[in-house]
Amino acid sequence: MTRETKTELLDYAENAARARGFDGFSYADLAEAVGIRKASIHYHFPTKAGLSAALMDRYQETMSQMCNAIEAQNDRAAGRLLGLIALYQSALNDGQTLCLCVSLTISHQSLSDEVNAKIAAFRNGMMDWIANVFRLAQTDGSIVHAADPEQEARATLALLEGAHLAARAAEDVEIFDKAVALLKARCEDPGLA
Amino acid sequence: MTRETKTELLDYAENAARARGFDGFSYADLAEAVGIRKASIHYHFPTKAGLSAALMDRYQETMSQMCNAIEAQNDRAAGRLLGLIALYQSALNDGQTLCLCVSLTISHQSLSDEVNAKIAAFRNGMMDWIANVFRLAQTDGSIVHAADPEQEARATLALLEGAHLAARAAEDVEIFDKAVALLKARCEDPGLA
DNA sequence: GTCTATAGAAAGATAGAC
DNA sequence: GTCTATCTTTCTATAGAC
Repeated sequence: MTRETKTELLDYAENAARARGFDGFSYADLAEAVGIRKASIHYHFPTKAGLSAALMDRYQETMSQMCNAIEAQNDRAAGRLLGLIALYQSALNDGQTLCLCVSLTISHQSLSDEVNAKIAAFRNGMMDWIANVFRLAQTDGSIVHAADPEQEARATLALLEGAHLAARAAEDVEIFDKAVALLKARCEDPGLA
Repeated sequence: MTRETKTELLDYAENAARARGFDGFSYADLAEAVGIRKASIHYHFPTKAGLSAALMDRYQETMSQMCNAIEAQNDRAAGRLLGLIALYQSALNDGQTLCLCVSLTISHQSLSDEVNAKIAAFRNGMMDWIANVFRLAQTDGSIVHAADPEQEARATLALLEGAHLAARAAEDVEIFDKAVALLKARCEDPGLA
């Protein structure tokens, strides 16, 4: 049952970090949510810094799997980009939670170098993935006005994270949809045109 | 001299909030930075919630004036958009500080309704301003592929804030420049073409 | 306006029993 | 693995002297 407690702790901690920031939740909050005493949490995660590292590791892996699934389900660049946009939209949880990476970036100065490196690696991984989508677009022509893949990737990731912030501030997913509307419009996938 | 102490407090608090988040600095930090005892800060700002409101008020006004100056110095839409991009770039302070609005959004759940309203108002004001730029672009043709002004405005603001995050995470302004490169490229202002 | 002194709560963390 | 008990530090905030 240890595994399960640890997973519950990670689940709650991730949600809390994404909803309120890394300084916005405490071991006391976790303890109450999971139903054990706060001292017991230190058995699973001796320090909060260690917890943040575990959080990023799991988040990185989950998102990576999601991206793989999107690739497997979509042959064309437009479909893949739309899939990524949908993934970020669902990560908003109705405007209540940000991408973990966005949330932790605010606490950059108080996080360990190790965790900051994980955050940087996450963004780099996402950028590589998006850049590949735009490389494919240059071949299949499914995204209009597709420019330099690396520049498109950096702009796309920034747009997605910025749209997250705007939607979180308004507690309204629709704000996200509006912010990414033009990007989605480029994915109309003329296909047989 | 009261005014000056109060201003010093606001200056340090703004920088701290933008660098480390609203939960990332304390009255003790401010006291040390400004050179008074932390109890004295409560004379100027009885509560930290009140301080956050004052911070947003001043930030809103400053940014508003900056935007007015950009308008006054640029007749064409492309010039105004480039001016705004430059404003956000300089707000990064070499990758050390975010837009206050971005930083506070993370603490959304623990902020007062009043402050959250100010944050929302700030974003709405920026969006209106950007939408006007794109409306002008429809007339003067200085921004290429200019689509619906409101959609462009929402996307532009999200891109700028997202680019801030990426640059902050890397502590490198150049990351900001790369993320907004495609947007800037749309402002080449063919002018007499 | 700024100080000393202090309250009261909450934070992350540890020791040792079970 | 989880508990009770406790430590130490830090936090926002207040009272009252100067």
